[in-house]
Amino acid sequence: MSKKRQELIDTAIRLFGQHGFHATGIDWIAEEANVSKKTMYQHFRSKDELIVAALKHHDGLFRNFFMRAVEDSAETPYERLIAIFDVAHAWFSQHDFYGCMFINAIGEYSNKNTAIQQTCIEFKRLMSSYIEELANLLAVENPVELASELAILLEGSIVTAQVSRNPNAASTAKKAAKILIDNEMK
Amino acid sequence: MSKKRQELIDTAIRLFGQHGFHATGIDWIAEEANVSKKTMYQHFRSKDELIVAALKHHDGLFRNFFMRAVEDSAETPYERLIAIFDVAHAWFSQHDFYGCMFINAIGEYSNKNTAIQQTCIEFKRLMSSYIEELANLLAVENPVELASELAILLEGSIVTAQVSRNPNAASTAKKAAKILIDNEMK
DNA sequence: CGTAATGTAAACAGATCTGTTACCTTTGTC
DNA sequence: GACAAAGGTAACAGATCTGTTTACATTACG
Repeated sequence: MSKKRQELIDTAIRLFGQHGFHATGIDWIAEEANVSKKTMYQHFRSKDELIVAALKHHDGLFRNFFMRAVEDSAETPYERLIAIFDVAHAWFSQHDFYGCMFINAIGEYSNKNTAIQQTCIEFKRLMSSYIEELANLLAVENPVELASELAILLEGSIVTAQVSRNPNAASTAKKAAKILIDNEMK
Repeated sequence: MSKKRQELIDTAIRLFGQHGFHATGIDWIAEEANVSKKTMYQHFRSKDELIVAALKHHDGLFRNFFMRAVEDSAETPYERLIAIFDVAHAWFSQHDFYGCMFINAIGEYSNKNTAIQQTCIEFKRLMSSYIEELANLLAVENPVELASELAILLEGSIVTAQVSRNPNAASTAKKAAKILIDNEMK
């Protein structure tokens, strides 16, 4: 990938995350990325295309960070499912945490079946799949159900941490997750 | 409250919910509400003021709907805590469900300590308080903790239903809630 | 009926948005 | 050094945004 393109996407992710999508103008992104508008429109034909590119790039980066952190934190599937919420806590504690970019995007582009929306849905699907894979390795009756519950806990902790500006939503969700997993394994 | 003002707020809630805040223009709201822009600016000095008024009004309406529905669905605190997720299911099933307006607002106005943000935080605080009140009536050791967990489940189900366009996130959250409550009561 | 309040319609100001273009500078390569 | 490709600057077009103002119509009520 070209360096300019990379810089544009990185800047877009940062500004979209901080200020939202509609509130972040093209000119602003180009300026912060030290790229002229002309060059920018050679890489992305429209703002929507840039948004989709930024979301997809962030998707890759984020899931890589998240899964790697989970796998570095614990060995067994059981411990890893719980470690998800430790990783979430670390995420929420970052100074530039403004909630989940994909949730925020869905909030701004909720009405139409756009590529933006599809990208967000796909991200959530992939995250759920990851949790499901871990749950499948447990000796439980209904791993899919358990995974759905844990995914909901994760989403809830993200939003709660975002609204309350308190990363401890992850700790609360972790306790709940433990109970749900243990209950299913008993 | 004046009829014009009422019409403006109702329209604002509808359009902001469907299309987001930045994407919904003043002119559009005035037109849909059949109110001239001049009159509109006599009621609200700025768009932000209208947003806050709409959020506060929706806060009142929504919590009233929600709590009443919960109380109509069940008698005991135990049953009511679980009924929360039945009410959520009904909410998610509405044809005009576009997620939680306050979560969406936080996503668009995440950077500053505005009145908009304060209104959203206050809404979430009041919803949590309600859950906490119900949990306090249970014979459990740590009702506050349980309430936090249930609140996270509720938030998670809202976002999941919004993204997946599937109200069944509420059913999943309900199962998880039962387990958490029963586990705390055993 | 007459008056005052209230509302509408529509233009306007000024800013900002996305996207394009004309002109000039830089840069890499032979 | 010559030349072509690429990028920067800055203006522009056209739309849309918030907010104001002017001129006219409607309504309420003594």
